[in-house]
Amino acid sequence: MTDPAQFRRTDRSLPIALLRARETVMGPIREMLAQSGISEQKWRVLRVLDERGPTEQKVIADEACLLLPSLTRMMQAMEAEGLVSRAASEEDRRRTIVTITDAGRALIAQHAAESNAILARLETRYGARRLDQLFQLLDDLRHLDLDQ
Amino acid sequence: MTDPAQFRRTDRSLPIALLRARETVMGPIREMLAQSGISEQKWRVLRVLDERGPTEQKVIADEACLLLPSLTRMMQAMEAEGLVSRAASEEDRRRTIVTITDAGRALIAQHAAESNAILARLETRYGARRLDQLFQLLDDLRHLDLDQ
DNA sequence: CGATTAAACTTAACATGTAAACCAAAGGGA
DNA sequence: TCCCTTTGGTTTACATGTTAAGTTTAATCG
Repeated sequence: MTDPAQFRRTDRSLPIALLRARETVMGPIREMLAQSGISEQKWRVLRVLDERGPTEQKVIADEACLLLPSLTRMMQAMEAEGLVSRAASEEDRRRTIVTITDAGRALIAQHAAESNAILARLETRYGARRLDQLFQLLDDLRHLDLDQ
Repeated sequence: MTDPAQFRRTDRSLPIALLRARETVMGPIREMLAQSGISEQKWRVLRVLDERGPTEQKVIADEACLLLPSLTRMMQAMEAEGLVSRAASEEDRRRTIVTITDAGRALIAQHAAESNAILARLETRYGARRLDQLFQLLDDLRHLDLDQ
């Protein structure tokens, strides 16, 4: 076995801890969405579009934490499913503007109550104050640049 | 647009915040491992095996936060690459015991220094105390059950 | 002891993650 | 105006995530 002291505590732990925490939060959400045959990722995209209105794909990718190739595929699928519509931008012909449809909004409305119930349990059991702390710590971590 | 008030603050934010924080930490690690043509997931598996010695796949999956189908494929690839060896357990013929090879240990040793450098920057810039807080908060979150 | 259930994988099928190559439109500088 | 670079998207290829179904071996129950 390699000398255990050669690695720092955070090496293996932090990425795993983030994955596990994510699983706790998203597990119940995924179960809920599975009833509508929609993925966690598509749900994120719909939520972004609902909040922001018509949005170009680059911005959707940033907001929903997706890479453009993944988004491209999902957009094609979601357009076929009637959840969104797409059109080239007039000002900049490179950009594609995506808009949520009524069907997309209906899907969101359909799950709003249960989504809130799940997250209400989170706030109650975890505590609003600790949730604030966690958000702050995660946001600070995000803005680090560890490349050099 | 759907009434923004219909959703709680945490709904869209928390999963994204976890994804982004993960990206900050794993981005540099992924770049490093890409030089050896190894994925973040295989790195996690090697680290688990190096720490624990010969381990059954179920335990590896739990420790490395992977599902068994993913692990099965990776094990077949990693065995072919000569990073691990596998054998059926004597006591329980259902179990497969995986052992890291010298080549696997060599790969770990090869990246130990840079891995530590990246994570030393994390501890320095983020702060050991905040890192402790973050670990604690993530671990508490992990143990919630939001299903009911 | 036999039948049933559970556990540890494995396989298959499809969606998403990821990197690299490509394309067309926009910007910038000589 | 003509490069040249950048940007937003797409495509391709392969790895991994995820669910469901199947297989073999253990454990449990009657």
